Amino acid sequence: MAGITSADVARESGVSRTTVSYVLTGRDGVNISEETRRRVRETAVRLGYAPSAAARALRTGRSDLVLCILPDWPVGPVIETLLDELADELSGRGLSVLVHHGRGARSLTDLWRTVTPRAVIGFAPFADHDLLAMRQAGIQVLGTLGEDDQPDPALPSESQLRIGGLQAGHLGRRRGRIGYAWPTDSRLEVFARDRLLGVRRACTELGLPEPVVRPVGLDVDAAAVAVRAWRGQEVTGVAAYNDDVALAVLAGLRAEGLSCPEGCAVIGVDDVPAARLAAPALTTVSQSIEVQARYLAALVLADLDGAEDKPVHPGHGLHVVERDSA
Amino acid sequence: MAGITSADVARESGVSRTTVSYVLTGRDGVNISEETRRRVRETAVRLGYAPSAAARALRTGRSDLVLCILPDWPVGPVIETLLDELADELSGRGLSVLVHHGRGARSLTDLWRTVTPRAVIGFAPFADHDLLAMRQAGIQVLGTLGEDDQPDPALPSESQLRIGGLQAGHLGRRRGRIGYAWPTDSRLEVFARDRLLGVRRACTELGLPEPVVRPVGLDVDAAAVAVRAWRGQEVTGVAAYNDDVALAVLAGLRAEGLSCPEGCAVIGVDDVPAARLAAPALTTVSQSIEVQARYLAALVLADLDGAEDKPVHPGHGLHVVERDSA
DNA sequence: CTGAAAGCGCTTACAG
DNA sequence: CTGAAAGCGCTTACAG
Repeated sequence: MAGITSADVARESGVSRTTVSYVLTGRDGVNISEETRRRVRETAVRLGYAPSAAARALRTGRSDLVLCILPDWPVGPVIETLLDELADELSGRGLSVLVHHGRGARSLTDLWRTVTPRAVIGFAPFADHDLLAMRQAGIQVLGTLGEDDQPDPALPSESQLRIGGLQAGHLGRRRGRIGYAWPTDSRLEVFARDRLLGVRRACTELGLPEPVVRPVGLDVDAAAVAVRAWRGQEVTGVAAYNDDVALAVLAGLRAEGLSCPEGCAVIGVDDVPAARLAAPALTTVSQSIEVQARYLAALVLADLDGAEDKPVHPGHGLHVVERDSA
Repeated sequence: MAGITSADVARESGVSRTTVSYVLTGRDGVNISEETRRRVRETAVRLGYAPSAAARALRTGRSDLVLCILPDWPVGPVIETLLDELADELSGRGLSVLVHHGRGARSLTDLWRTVTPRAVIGFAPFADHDLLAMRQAGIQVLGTLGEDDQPDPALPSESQLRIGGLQAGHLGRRRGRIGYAWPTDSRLEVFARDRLLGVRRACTELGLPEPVVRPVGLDVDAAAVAVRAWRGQEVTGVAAYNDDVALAVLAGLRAEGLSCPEGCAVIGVDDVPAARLAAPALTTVSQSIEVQARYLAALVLADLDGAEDKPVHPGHGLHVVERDSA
């Protein structure tokens, strides 16, 4: 045990634990001489005192942790960047971001009870009872799915729809039939469904035929199979679930000797680093992450400060990054 | 507050809190009738009781959390997979993995004091005082840099050297001059240094000339500049810091109209999903993540069980994945 | 301006 | 076989 407690600091600086606590937690209401404050702080530093957060959490029922719950699926560089930015924004206010990779049998309930976080940010929808329990425990619960803190999971997500819509809109300028490259990882289905729905709706609006959906695994052979199928149905442009899938489609196109974008255009989602380096450079839908991160941080901090007004939602921040593939 | 405490469970099932604790923490020494155990457990479930880990941590000085400290740099899909696997392995034993993205001003000391984890796994070296303090607090501290729990940061890492060695060895079969594609993100320098050193040593051993080092940013133009320089010095193969950089080199090659591997071979590190989809498919050094994850999990669990013998290190698990680019 | 005391919810010797 | 009690380290009314 490091074993330095507030009692040690108190004894060493000749004051009571009360005073130590007041000085160190920075309570303004109490009048403590500047001299005493200085001495206490100096002693704390000298002894290497760090308050036991377990005790503090037990006492106050709250910690300085923000818990991010990642879903079961591979998150990729976009979410990773978002987490980094978020940690950056919040650390300035003494909050630490902790990330839980959603896999593993342990229940969410166990986890948040263990961590007693100040806020929980979900990257996939929570079960109703978890949501309720956390709210009851005074934990701020946020979602990252866009418009609402915790949208109805049965309803399609507005941002996901819009992603699909942007893809189809961009491809639709060529007026041909659109293909959809569906991810083979079943954990992505919930998002793929909404994105595809967005594509569908845009096709209808634009007077284009129904999109041709094909599963595309992340290897050349699987992609080549899909490409052959699309070719047979005169598809002129493919919207891919994300950039990884789009890269596979590009590889499939090459394997089948089809040019891109002339033979078949391709558009992805995410703008991962590899996108601009692909052959041809991948056109994609990007989700300005910094804005989203700042918004999330602002939500957490607003609650922390007991602010009246919530920060204004910055919008989806979605836009097409036009390169060579579409 | 959810507010269900062990006292509630005790009252509701007509026993003392002691008994509740014994039953729920599964102490074998004490004789409690099967009937009582059953009733306590059933009541706990019915009330939705989850023990306050803050209290438990305060009392025992220990939690069921394993804290992973990521470094300041972008970790990428390999580490992400490692974390997922690790969480999987450990969750079976009631341990939760929490990841801290190393950015942010908050000190590591604050963090581990807050979380009181059972073990801390560092993905970059710890400062000496942090290491000492954690060990003193009875926290198991592990590194992921390979051979040693916490190797001397001044010494080159054995695995990093070996990565470079494998790259050079593979490229060296063509007997030409080797180029090294150095990452522009300065946070990666500590690893890049050791990998390059591995390349250097292998070149010397193989009787090849000194490698030609060039920084390569993650865009076509930056890569093209490097490619022109290499071409001027008759480089026949390039070892890239990782797959992302290798993808950039590939793009630079295309931009300069050089064929690959004929004009110039390229080898990366990591085997990210995009590697097999590149044009040409990227040859790379892979680090068999599952093995590494299982080993880490085994280390944590061995300590948990107070096992005498440490699990056997599985070796670096490094190997060249040969595709078309080298 | 400062201190004595209660209590957060648990675990665990200890006493029946 | 089970319970009363102490104590982990903190914060915070409350009393001087």
